[in-house]
This record gives sequence, structure tokens and C-alpha cells, in this order.
Amino acid sequence: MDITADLNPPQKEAVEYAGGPLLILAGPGSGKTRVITHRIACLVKIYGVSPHRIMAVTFTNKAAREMKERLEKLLHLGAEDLTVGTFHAICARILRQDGKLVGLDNNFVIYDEEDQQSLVKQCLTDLDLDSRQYNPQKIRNAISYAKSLNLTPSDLAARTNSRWDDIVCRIYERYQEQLGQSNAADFDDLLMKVLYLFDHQPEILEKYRNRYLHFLVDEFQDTNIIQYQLIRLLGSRHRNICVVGDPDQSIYSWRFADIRNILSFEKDYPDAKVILLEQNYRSTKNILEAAASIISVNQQRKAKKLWTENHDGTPVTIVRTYSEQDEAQFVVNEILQLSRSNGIKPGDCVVMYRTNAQSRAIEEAFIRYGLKYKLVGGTRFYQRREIKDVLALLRIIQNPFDNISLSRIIKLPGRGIGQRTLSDLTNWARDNHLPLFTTIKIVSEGGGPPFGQKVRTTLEGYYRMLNDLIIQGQHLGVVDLLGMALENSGYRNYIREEDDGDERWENILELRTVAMDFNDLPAGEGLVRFLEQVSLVADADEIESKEDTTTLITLHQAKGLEFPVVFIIGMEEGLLPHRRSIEEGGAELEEERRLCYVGITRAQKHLYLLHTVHRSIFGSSSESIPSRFLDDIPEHLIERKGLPEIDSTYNGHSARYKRRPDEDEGITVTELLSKRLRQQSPSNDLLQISPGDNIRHNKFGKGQVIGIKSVGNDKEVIIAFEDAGVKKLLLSLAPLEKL
DNA sequence: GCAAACATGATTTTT
DNA sequence: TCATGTTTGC
Repeated sequence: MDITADLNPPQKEAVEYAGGPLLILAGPGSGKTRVITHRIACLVKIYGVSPHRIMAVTFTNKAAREMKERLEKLLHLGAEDLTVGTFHAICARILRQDGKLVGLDNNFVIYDEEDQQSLVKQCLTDLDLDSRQYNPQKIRNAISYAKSLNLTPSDLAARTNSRWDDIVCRIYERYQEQLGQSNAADFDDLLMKVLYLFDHQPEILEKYRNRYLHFLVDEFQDTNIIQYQLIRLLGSRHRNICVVGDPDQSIYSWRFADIRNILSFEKDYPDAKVILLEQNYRSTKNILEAAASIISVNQQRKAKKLWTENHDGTPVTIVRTYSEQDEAQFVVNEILQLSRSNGIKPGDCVVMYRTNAQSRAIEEAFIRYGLKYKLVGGTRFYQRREIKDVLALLRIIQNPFDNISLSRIIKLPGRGIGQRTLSDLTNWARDNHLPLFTTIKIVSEGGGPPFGQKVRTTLEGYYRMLNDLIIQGQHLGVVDLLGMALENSGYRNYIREEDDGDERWENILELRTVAMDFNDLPAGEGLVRFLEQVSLVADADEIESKEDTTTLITLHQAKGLEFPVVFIIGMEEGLLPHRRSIEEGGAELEEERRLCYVGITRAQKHLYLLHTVHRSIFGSSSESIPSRFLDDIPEHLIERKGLPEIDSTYNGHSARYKRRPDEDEGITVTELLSKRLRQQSPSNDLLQISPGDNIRHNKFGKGQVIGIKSVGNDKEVIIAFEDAGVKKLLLSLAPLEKL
């Protein structure tokens, strides 16, 4: 097959270029992913580069997996020899192998943000500092920032100039000591330690530097300084570094992603070839123009002109509703309408928002109308308490010196060890420079802090239990080990008695399913690999596209995706741009604008931008002002729906909504809106049903009506379906048939 | 040691 | 509003 067929000239050039450093600036929808995969294929098939000698760095594990799949499926290329992964995953692999040289045993554990935070708190206690005065989260963030710049505690100490910096420094130093004692690395350490390894063990650097001929880095605008340093060092031998990014889609600066990397690249490699991908294959002209009008306001930006051969399409719809409930209602109605008339399916639609909290009203509306939705993100699987507890238990088996995990599980109720005992243990451990696990061992042998006999017996039992699990871990597969750990630690009984114990137990079983993939590996290795996978992979479940399921997602997570129909809700000052960014101003505001741009450019055919007049935030209600970004879209691209424009000015602090005087005199805004919404949907006469009737729903199948409630002119019916369970549906919309 | 009452404070979140 | 962390009472 011809690898470069169907590529436009700049794409083709980007795929074939073999003259050293390459910077690809790829606008949204410009076929960036194709270019990367085809470039790899071209390197292998045409230039004869062994896949073993290619490294591709992606932003997420998901992206890595997809890239591998694409290469295998589309191009029939064996991808198992390729190094594809995130910076973190690749570095973890390197450290598993050679970490010993930088003080990491190969059974090291990886600390996530919650673990980091616990460790910071522990350090504050150790240094006798008040955690109310020194916010642990801020300290964690400051440490992470230092690490993103590859600064060690002493580097940082050299540049402190305030009391705060000084505190951060002291904690950072202790924090690193504690990580060392726990044989643990946090996310940032994975990168920093590899860089340190390369700096101090030239032969290791040589090994990797010689092996890799070609590097590809995706989402380069969202890399941080240390990541760039890493790739520069790795690529210093052959200089075939290809980076792909779009400065306009840089939305992770709060994660210390540094857009200057793109500038640095051009400076560090003056001979770098720069290729612009400006043709958009995704969106209609109207959508693309709206996006351009918003992003072009940014000052800190290289002008870039995207163009498309696609049709104008429909206008961008700006919708004003009264409340977030009405906003949700509009979305639901529009999805139903589109699926009736435009050949669009609910699965083609996505609802995007700035903050997770905004998904609630949407979810409620979807549930009410019996529409299916898929919430992306939210409370993430691996962040759930029960999952973290179980993982902590397994981590102790892998690495008993992991102090944070041990402190987490030892104080779980039901075992008679509480905060008091734990504090006594940690204090003693600290004073004697010993890990917690060793301390418990000493206590069970009669030493340690002065405990009463009862506590001593309890701790002895706990130590024996752990020790037994560690021994079992030597020869049991990871699934059996998990089962035994749950039993012996009493965790199973403990969690099942919780209020939502069933759900939590389900989650643990879900985790067990993940573990099954690692069950056939040799005992120790299975555990290591399983724990590494769950530490580095954030998303347990995937966005699988189903025809009937609408996606609900934050703007950040929407990066890289595309949908025929996009609804962005909460286009309001304070939400988008977010209040915190308005307060910060400048660069923060420009990032909000980019975020808005990312959202808009996800849309292929239809784009809806919604805002409300009233929104409740943290329970209390407040007036909202349309987002400034809406003002930047030229009127000729826009169609307005929902409530009419505010034609009054602000009255003191409260914006007052005025109805248009010529119509609907004497009814409230909410009534007006619901009237309009009703007018938009076909007014089929309501089905005459009463409780006890048997019905059929064209999706949920057979069921029995168990309740009816009037909602305005409509009725909400509660139906117990034979297969689909109990649902609340609106009679006017549910496709019901009386049996 | 542990559960219930109370206080608090809250974007985004690849790894 | 709601999910966390802290204090209090048994």
C-alpha cells in the first residue's frame, strides 16, 4: 500500500521528512493523528527503520493504545517492538530496569496526588508545622512545580527568597527522604529520576541514546520543561525528533505544561523543519470561523489561518435559557429533535462544560427523559476510596516499606487500631529513622513504643497477617492474592457493611477483573505490573461510542475528540472564563479562551453555545452574564434561540431580566421558556394511561406503569420495565405504546 | 476506637 | 450542594 496516498502536500511532507528535527504545528481537525501514524509507518516501511528503534510519546495511555491499534490494524505493522507510551509510562519502565542506580528498588511503588498529599501532611507533622497555616495542597503543588523544572531541594533552596519558599524547601527535602525510605516515586519523580540517571550513569544514557533513532512527541504544547529536557537528551545522538502540537490548544499550563517548549525547540534546533497543517477536515466553515474569531483575540499567539473545503453548514446556535434546568431541557429537546429529523443520533452528540458540577442538571434531564448518557471522568475509578484501600493493601505486599499505604490501611476501622496508635507508631518510627512496617515488627517482638498489652497483641496480629500475605505473594497469582488479602485483612467484611457497600464491592470486583489480565504472569511480576498499570492509567472505562448514548464531558477531557453535534453549556462569565482565571487575568484568561476554542473545534456539523440568566452555584443562586467569548463571534454566523436578548441595563448589582413587552404578557420567564420548548416539540396528544397499565417502550421494552405525576401540561410517568428497571419518563416524549 | 455531629471550602486533572 | 476533614461524645 502507498503510505502517502490521500495525504495533502504538507501532511505528505511531514510524513516523509527525514532531515532531522521536525516541528509540526497542527491545527484542530488537520489530520494530525494520521500524520503521526503514517510517519511511523513510513519510517518502518520506506526508510527501513526497525520499530525497535522508534519511540512515540503520547499524552495519555489511551492515545498510546489507540496509536498501537491503528498501526497494527490499518498499516499491518507489528507494533509490539515500538516504544509507545506516555512520558511517565516510559520512564517507569526504564526505572524498573535501571532504577537501582538512583536508589529505587525495582519493586518501587508510584504515588499519586492523594498519596503525595498524605506524605506532605506527614512531613508537616514531622517538622512540627501547622497544616492550617501551610496548606498541604499548595505545598504539594509547589513541590510538583519544582520537579517539573527538574529542581532538587537544594536547587530550590538556592533560589528561595521568602518564608514560604523556605518552608516549601524544608518540606520538599523531608518529602524526598520519606519517598526514599518508602521506596516510592511520585509522578514527577519518574521523570526526574530518569533524567538524573542519564546525567549520572553515562553508560545507561548511551544505551538508550543509541537505541532510539526516531522520536515522535504528540501534544507537544502540553509537555513541561523536564519532559522536553528528557526528549532532548535522549534524542541528542541522532537528532530525529519530531514534535507535534498546537499552541492554541494548550490548556494544561496549570499542570506546568510550558508553551515555551515550542519556542525552545526552534531555538535549540535552528535547522528544524517547521510544517504547518492548516487545512481542517472536521468542521463546517461556520464553526471554523466562529472558532477563529474567538482564538484570534489572544495576544500571545502566532497567527495561523485555518481553512476548510467543507460546507458553510448551519449557523452557530447561541441559546439563552433561564436556569440550568432549562439549559439541560433545551439540550435534551434538541437532541430528540435532531434525532427525529436530521439523521443525527444521540450518540453523535456531546455536552461539554467547564466544571464537573455542571453535569448534574444535564444528567437529571437525561434521566427524566430516559435518554442514555455516558459521563466521562467524574469520580474516577482509581480514586475511589475502596479501590485505593485495596491497592494500598496490595502495595504493602509488593513493598512493605511503603509508609503511606501502610498508614492508610492500618487505621481502617474494625481492626482496633486507631489514629492514636498510628501516631504513636509513626512518631516512634520517625525518631528511630525506621519504616512503619519495621516498627510494627519490632512491636510484635516486644519492643517499640510503650504500648499496653492489648494494643501490642492487636499489632502483633496485624503484623502476622501482613507478613503472611507477603509470603503468599511469592507464589500466588495476583487474583488469588487479592482475594486472600481482602479476606485476611477483614476488608471484605468491613466494606460490605458500609451504607453503599454493595456498590463499593462491585468496584472491587471490577478491579479484580483488571487483575485477571495479570494473573498468568509469574507471582511477583504479576503484582508489580498490575500495580504499575493501575497507578499510571487514569481511565478505567473508555468512551466507547454507542449510537444511543450521548457523551457528557469536561472541556479539558474533550481534547482530541470530535463529534457531529457539540453543546457547550455554561457559556458565562465566571464559568467560562472561570472566575479564578478572571481574577488572575492575563495568561490565565488566554488559556480559558483556548479551552473554549478546543471545545468549539470538536464540532463537525452543529455547534450550540448555551448560557443562562440564573445559575445556582454551591446551592445559592446568582445572576449570570453571558461569556465575553460569545461577543467575539460575528453576528452573521449566529442564530439565537431560547429567551430573547436582555434589553435592559444592569440595575445596581442585580441584572433584571425583561420580557419582550409585545408577547406573553403576564407570565414568568420560566413559563415562557417551557411554553417555547413545548412549541418546538411536536405536540402529540398525551397517551391516556393510568397506574397498572402495561405498556411497551420502543427501547426499554415491556413494563408496567407504577405512577403518574403532572408536570405542567405534561405528565411524568414512572414505569417498571421488565428488563430495564424503573424509569421516570415524560409522557409526551417517551415512545410508549399501550398494550 | 469509633461513629455521629459539625465545619469547611470547592476549576480543570493526561500521569 | 456536597464531599471531605476535624472535633466531640460514648
